[in-house]
Amino acid sequence: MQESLTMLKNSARVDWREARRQSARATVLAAAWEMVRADGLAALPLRDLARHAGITTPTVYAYFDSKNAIFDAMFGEAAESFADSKVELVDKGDHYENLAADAKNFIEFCVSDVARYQLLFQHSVPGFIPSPQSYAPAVRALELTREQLARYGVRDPRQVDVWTALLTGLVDQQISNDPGGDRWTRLVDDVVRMFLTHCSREEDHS
Amino acid sequence: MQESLTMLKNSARVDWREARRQSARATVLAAAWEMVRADGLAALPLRDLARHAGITTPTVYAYFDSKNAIFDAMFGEAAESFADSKVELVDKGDHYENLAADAKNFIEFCVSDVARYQLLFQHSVPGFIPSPQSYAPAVRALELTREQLARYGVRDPRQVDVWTALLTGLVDQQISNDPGGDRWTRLVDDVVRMFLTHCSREEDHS
DNA sequence: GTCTATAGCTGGATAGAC
DNA sequence: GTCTATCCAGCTATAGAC
Repeated sequence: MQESLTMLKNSARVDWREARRQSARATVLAAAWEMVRADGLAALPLRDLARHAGITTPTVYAYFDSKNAIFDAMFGEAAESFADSKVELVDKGDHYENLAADAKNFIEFCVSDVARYQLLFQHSVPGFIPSPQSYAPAVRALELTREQLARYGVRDPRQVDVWTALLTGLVDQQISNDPGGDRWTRLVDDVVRMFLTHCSREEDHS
Repeated sequence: MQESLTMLKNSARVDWREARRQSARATVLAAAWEMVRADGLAALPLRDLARHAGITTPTVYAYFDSKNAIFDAMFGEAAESFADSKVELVDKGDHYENLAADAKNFIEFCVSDVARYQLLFQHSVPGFIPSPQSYAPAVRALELTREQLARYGVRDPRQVDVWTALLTGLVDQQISNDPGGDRWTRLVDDVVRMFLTHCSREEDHS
């Protein structure tokens, strides 16, 4: 009896501390996202990050083992966001509408946060490799995409790859050559029509 | 008479020295390309570069004003190579063949040297902006591409943008998700057919 | 022009007091 | 857990002898 009460109190205190800890980690990560959004993924010195988060450099190490651990946590958050952006989509009735909505959703996800896109999809932090835990939601989201495409009539793995190439192509050109504009993203309806026509012709041939 | 002879000898000596200088610069640049091809654009410390080129760090500064000047010269070389890769193409008779050849040529140019691709098209060296002189051949090459597409029947600027998005999409997916493989590059014929069909339908509608 | 030596800076990470 | 102070490694760039 006494023992179980002690355990309860201990676990409650542990939970409370753990919550504080998670909250502090989240504060640091929020500051990190602000900085990379403003100045790019490369511009994230721990000193500046700590100052932005209202703490000092050693304190950062109370919450993260290393700088790579920070990138890993950011990758995890980005992957979670990506997965979340997928499940929100609702069936609109026909394949074109569904695919167009999916495409616009993906493009918006990417161009609205270039740093996040580069971290998640372009492996552009030198020497950083995401841990399996952080990578898992990204895999889940890609699997969701595959399933959605299948529901929308796209089942050939080659066509799935064409689809991802189409979308990332629009995104990359937009980001690289017209940042902040819509020169490429506005082509999405054209491109979706092009893709669907192509897929239906391929099906006829098989 | 004496004077003009002196001038001749002086200018000859100047030319000779200038040739030596250009040769030395080329040696450094060749070493730089080797290093970035092996370890990425970020991995180019001047110490290692100098050692690779068989000289010491201060000597590098005898040929280049700064590290950015080295990147600028590399950008210029990459842009020249890109322009050269364009003019080699010959007319094969029909639009599909010509476009497919153009596409394969571009894709091969990109995936055969990822570092060059990233430097030239992805602006991925933090803080580096190419000088107008280095940028000029890149502009020329893009203009060549536009003209070639026009000859092959693609004149709508929107379709030109779709074309560049298609190709960079294949390249980016290939580089990011299957480096060294051909999972996306092998889709090029499919994609060219898709694009051409789409363009001809758009024309019918106008 | 080429070297040795080093300045000057910035970065990640740690020691140790509190 | 949080700080002050500091270490140490790496980088670009320069000074000055030869």
